[in-house]
Parts: sequence; C-alpha cells; structure tokens
Amino acid sequence: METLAGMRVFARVVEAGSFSEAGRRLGLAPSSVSRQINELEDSLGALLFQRTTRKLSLTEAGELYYERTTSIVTEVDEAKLAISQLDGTPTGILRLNVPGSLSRRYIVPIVVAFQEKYPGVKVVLLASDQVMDMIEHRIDLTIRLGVLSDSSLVARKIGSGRRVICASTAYLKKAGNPKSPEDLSNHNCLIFRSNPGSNVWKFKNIKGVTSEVRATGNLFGNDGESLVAAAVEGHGIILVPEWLVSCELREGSLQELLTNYTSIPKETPIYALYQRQRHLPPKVRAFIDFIVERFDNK
Amino acid sequence: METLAGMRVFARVVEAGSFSEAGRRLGLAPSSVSRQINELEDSLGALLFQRTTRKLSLTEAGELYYERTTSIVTEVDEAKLAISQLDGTPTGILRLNVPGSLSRRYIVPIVVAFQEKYPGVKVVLLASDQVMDMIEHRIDLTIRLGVLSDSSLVARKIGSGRRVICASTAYLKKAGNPKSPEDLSNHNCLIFRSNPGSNVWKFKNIKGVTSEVRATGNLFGNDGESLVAAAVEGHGIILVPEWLVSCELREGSLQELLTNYTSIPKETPIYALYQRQRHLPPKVRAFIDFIVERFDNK
DNA sequence: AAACACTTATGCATATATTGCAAAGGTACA
DNA sequence: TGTACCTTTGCAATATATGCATAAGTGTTT
Repeated sequence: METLAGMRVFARVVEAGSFSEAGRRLGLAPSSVSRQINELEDSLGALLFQRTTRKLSLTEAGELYYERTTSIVTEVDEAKLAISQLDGTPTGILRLNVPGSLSRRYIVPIVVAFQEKYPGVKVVLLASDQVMDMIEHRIDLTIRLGVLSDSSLVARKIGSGRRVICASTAYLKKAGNPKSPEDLSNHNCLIFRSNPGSNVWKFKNIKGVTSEVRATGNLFGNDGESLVAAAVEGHGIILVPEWLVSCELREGSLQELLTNYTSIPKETPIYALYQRQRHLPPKVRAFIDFIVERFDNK
Repeated sequence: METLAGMRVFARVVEAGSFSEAGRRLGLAPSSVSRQINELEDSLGALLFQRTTRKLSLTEAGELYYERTTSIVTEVDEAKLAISQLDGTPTGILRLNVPGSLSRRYIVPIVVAFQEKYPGVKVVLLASDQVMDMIEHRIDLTIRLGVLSDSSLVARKIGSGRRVICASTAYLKKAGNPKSPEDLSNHNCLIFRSNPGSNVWKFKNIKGVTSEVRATGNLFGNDGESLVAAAVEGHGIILVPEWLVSCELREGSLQELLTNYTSIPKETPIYALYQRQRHLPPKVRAFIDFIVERFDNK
C-alpha cells in the first residue's frame, strides 16, 4: 500500500543517510523504518536503497523517487496549510440567502461593514423570499424573518426589528391621527399578507393593558417595501419592522404613531440558519459573530 | 492521519457526486467512504462537503483541496509509473567496476554491443584493479577474474578466458620455438605476479598426460598488458588469458605456442558480482543476461 | 585477532486502523 | 403515505503498524 507516511519516512532516510538515524528523528523504531522502506520498495517493484548494515546509498530508482516525492510531500503540506489558513482567517466567498427587502434595508449595511473588517471575504447576496436549497446553491447562511423549523439546520437569532406603526403626514392630515389602537378600525390599514382577510393587530399600553384591533384596509401584499411605498404615498397605515422604514422615519416621509403603545409581538425576530457541521467555515463563523455583536450593541 | 487513500476517495466522491456511488466505483462500503471523508475533514480541520443524505456539494475548502490533491495524486501515480517503467526496460546508468586490462580488451566490445541493443542505458566504466566499495560508489556490477568470496554478493560466471602461451616471432627466432612444456625452462618467461619467485605452469597434452614446469624469467608484473607489450617486443614468453592477446594473435605480433597442449587450469574464469537484492534493476539484469548469452554463444 | 559499537532485518506479541454488515435516521419522489 | 436511496454509526472481524528482543552483518579500535 502506497502511503504518504512511507514517502516521508523515505525522504527522512535519504536525508539522514541511515535507517536508524531517520528513525530517531521520526521517533520511530529502526525496525519500523526498515519495514516502511521494504514495503515501499515492494509496492514500487524496485529497490530504493542499496544497502548493507553499514552503508546506504540511493539506487537510481530511489533518486528518481526522491525527486518526485519530495515535491509531492511539500505539495501535500501546502495544501493542508492552505486549508488551515483558510480555516484561520475568514476568506473566500460567503453566500447568503436573504429575503429581498431585508437585504436592501438591513443586511446590506451590515455586509458593507463586515467587508470593511474582513476584506478577504467576498459576499454573494442571493435575495429570495422563498427558502432556497442551501446545498444545491452552496448557501452558507440563510437569513429569515421569524422561526423556521428545520431540524437539520442550526437557527440563531441575529437580530430583531421592533415593530412600528406609522403613516405619512399627508395621510394623517387627511384621515386624522389615531390616539389609541381602537381608532385604527376607522383607518385604511395596509396589511402584510398574501390574501385579503381579517388581520388582528395587538398592542399594549405603558401600564401593560392590551388591546386588539381588527385591522382592515384595501391593500394587501406580501412585499413589505411595496406597502411602505404605498404608505409614503399617503395611502394608509402600516405595521412593520422598524428596519423596513427607518430611512423614511428619519427623513420624515413617514411618522410613527401610537408611541405610547407597543405592538404585540413586540418584535419580528431575524434568524440566521446554517448547516449543522463540525467544522463551521470561519467566514460563516465570523459573519454570524459580527452580525450578532452588532445586534447586541444596538 | 492524512493519507493518499483518503485523497483518492475524496476525489472519487467529488467525481461521483455521492458517497455511495464513489464507494461502488471503489469497491468500498458507503460507510467506509463516509468515514474516510470524515477523517480527512478532521485532519484538515475543515469541512470538505456540505451534505445531507440526499445532496452533496463541495465547500470552498473542498474545492481548494480538490484542485490541489488531484494534481498530487496524479503526480504520485506518475512517480510510480516512472519507477515501474524504469523497472520494465533497462534504462539509466549502469556503473561497472572492471579490472583495467579486462575492460580494454574484453568488456568494452561487450558494452558497445550492449548499448546498441539498449540505447537507453548509459554505462560508467570504473576501471580499477582493486575491488571498490559497491555501495559507496554505487556500483551495480563488479567484474573480476577468478572467484571472490563475499557472502553478501552474488557471483555469476559470465565468461572465461582460455589461457594461451605465446611469444613474438622475433623472440622465437632468437630463442627457439619450444616443442614441449619442458623446453620452457630454458626460456625467459614473463610472469604475472607482483613479486619475483617461483611460478609453476602446468600443462596437459592431447592424451591427458600432465607436465609441470617451473617458469623462470627476468620480468614480473601485476599488469597483464605490460607483459603482453614486453612479449610483443620480443622479450619472452607469456601465459595469459586469450582475450588479453587476441588482437596480437590476430595481427601476428604474437604467436601461440604448444598448441598441442592445454594449460591447467585451462581457463581463467570471469565473474560478475552484484548485490543480493529483491529487486534487481533491469539494467543490471539485462547486462548480466547479455554478457552471459554472448559467452555461451562463443 | 578479537572485542566493540552500531547497523539493517526479522519474529512475535500488542496496539491501532480499517473494513463490511446491519441498522438507524434522513430525504426526495412517486 | 410509502418507497427507495442516501449518509452515518455501532459492532465484530480483519488487517495493519509498532516496539521489543534478537539475529546477522560490518567497520573500527584496542
């Protein structure tokens, strides 16, 4: 059986000029060295050393084999080194699967900051609202809103968006400014759902008293950003994660309502999902750590 | 433990796209494949495949490792092939240690013919009358006159020189032509020995009757060719292997005497000595066969 | 000449790896 | 839902590697 170990032993013998000395350097019994060489010779069908008990010299076959295998052994070491270096500092391509709106509004700034810290990492952002096959598409990390149950994946909460209720000044001037959740029933609520139907919004006031409203309106949609756009146009009131409208709130094109209340659930959690594996690539590890740290500091 | 076998299995998995399929191609149980890969991953400290039970894809580390190791594996195979090819047809450098006069008179023509048959073999002729250390000087084959006792070497008779007694015409004209061995005692015998002293030449006639003569003369020497030169100069009578004087006999500068007699021992055997080894290099094997065949056909 | 130090090679018992089988758990497709 | 195929793991059997002790050989030194 040809083996790298055999090659290494062989190289050491060549360098040491003796089986025993090679054994000493390798921490191996001379007998072991002898047998490794013998086995190697048998597998090659050629004598590598001409030897008596006192002298040793390479045969031609041995010389040829030495030339070839030394480079091979160093290549193997280099390959291993390359992998281990790749294991040390985050490098390579990090493939992310992120819902479209989350990507634009939340992930992109994080990625930018991440890449400033780790210039060696290329990032591929695969935006899709459907979950993609992580293995087929070689996705390192899938980011989703809310919990996803998949036993084979590790889910880690990497952030959350406080849910805010807001509308444009133009709309409020037109339809009035709701003072309590109950007032919402008289407003046009833009509802994050695929199909029309009832939608219950829950709130809690400062004292902890909860109230429920059946939000109704004439626009439904599964794309948060479209609803935001409609709200900016003065079409109605939206209840969305803060990150989806942080820009508009800052600019004033939307303004937060019912600030004395908090929505229930208070937050929309953001989860990162990754393959359960023994050796998590450092680019993935680093990204998760980075994003979690950012989240904690907020 | 890093192993070539592991690399091969890994490469097969990459090519087959599945552990099971790779196992089938390798004649290995799927479990074995699985464990080989796992072991490889542990030894590298990085995941090579991203996988579930149904899908498989290379990680970046895997891709890197594949690129590196495929070339390594082919290099190993090529190295082995190079050795085995070297084992098939005689190639390389054949180092011979030959006594000087034997080299010039006997070995060189054989080597020339040998190299016509095997152009791939370079020959290094190391002429020395002393036996050289075969291992230190990497000598493949030592050629000696007469038997040498060395238990570690294999001795093979590769030829023999009929011993002839001869002198130059000029000498014979001057000193007379001996008709019987007994006549030699009145001649100047040129004696192959280092030190002066008695030297007994034995002969046998056609009927098998032996006779002994104490050869005497004024020139001793351990270099056959010098004695031949002296004989050609008409200095006396020599008893030497035929190959040493075949040229002179052919040219007529020397002429054979006592052709009704044969010397005892009749021949000077020529032996080839080589290392006792499991894998005799084909260049050595071929040369021995070649020289023996030539000898037999004579 | 003989003792000595050190070499390579081999027999043997032990420790370590590797293997296939069987079974479990998981996944995709009908 | 059932079926077929996948990867993984436990387990027993086998194969391999190792060190120790020893043998046989070689060169140096006394």
